Amino acid sequence: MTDINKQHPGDDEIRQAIELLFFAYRDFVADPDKVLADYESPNGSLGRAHHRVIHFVGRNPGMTVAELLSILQITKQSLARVLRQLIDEGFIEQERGPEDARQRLLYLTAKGEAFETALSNPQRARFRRLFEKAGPEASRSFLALLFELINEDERDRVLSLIGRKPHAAS
Amino acid sequence: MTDINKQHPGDDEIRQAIELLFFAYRDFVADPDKVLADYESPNGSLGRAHHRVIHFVGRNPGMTVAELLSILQITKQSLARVLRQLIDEGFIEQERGPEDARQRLLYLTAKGEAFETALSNPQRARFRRLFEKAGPEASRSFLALLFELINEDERDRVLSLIGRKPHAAS
DNA sequence: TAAACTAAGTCAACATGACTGACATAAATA
DNA sequence: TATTTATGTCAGTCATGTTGACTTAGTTTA
Repeated sequence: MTDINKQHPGDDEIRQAIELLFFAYRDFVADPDKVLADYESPNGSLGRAHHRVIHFVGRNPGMTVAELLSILQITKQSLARVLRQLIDEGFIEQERGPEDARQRLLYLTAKGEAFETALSNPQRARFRRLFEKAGPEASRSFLALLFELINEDERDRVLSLIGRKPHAAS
Repeated sequence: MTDINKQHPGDDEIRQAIELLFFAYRDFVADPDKVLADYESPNGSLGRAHHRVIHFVGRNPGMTVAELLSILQITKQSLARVLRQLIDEGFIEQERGPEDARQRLLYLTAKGEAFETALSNPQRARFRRLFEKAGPEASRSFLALLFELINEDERDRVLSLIGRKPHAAS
């Protein structure tokens, strides 16, 4: 396909992988950044931090604040400002935990869902093009390797978050 | 909510890809972050920005400031602070351009090389383990797909960056 | 050669999103 | 009842990005 995959995996591939991951991630997050920059909110603008919160709350409706913190791996003080903005502007709503009333279960509002869609559309389109071009086998292999790139002690938690095992036999 | 109905074939993989890329990148950059946090410098601490500069100067010895800016896609004012620190602490040295004396060609010092190695060691180890486990075919496929993830109009430039051995004037 | 352009550096002000530490409140639990 | 837990908040700091204006030195061009 390109001349980056001519050689066998070695030090050169490893170096290329490090750089390709940097560039791929840079372009991957630049897409929603544009959407965020276009949105003008009354209480200040929205950034990547808001996107991440909207994404994970959308994927895990009813999740607690503590769960969100452990996914994002940031402090609660960092999350607080972002979450407050999203609640104040009606993207996210909180509900008292039915079993444990200390908990605040997080949900996207309809407005939040719509914004999530707008944010993830370009990212979905990017992967859709990629997977169509690469074919199912290479695509599944890609997911499996991305998964193996994650810290070993985090993989179980990630698995339960994203759903079915990415390297499952088909 | 995770493994109920797929809307279209591939949508589930696309969503997983988005989340896996987030987690993989998060853990991937956390490795050098620890090394950076351990280093105590006199003129303030070092962060990811310093790592990126050290990485690309190490990969492209003799590159100009303008070239570095176009790779990092940040403003020169942002780069200035980071670069000044790295020069003041002896990680990077500048040389007058032999053809164009306005240019400042950037090189890692021995100290800079050593630090680059320390920073990239955990990342290299992560990919080495990955590629050994996945095998050559899946590894090459992984690199090719990472490459395809990059913006189309950036690929030529990235290719010339990651593919070339020494830095050559274009 | 003088004027214009270019590469790099600098000063100032500001925004975002992280951080630490301390403390408050309400609810669950030992 | 006493303690622990889940969440929220106040205050300050740091790292890293931004814009805009300006300087200096060296190259190019009219």
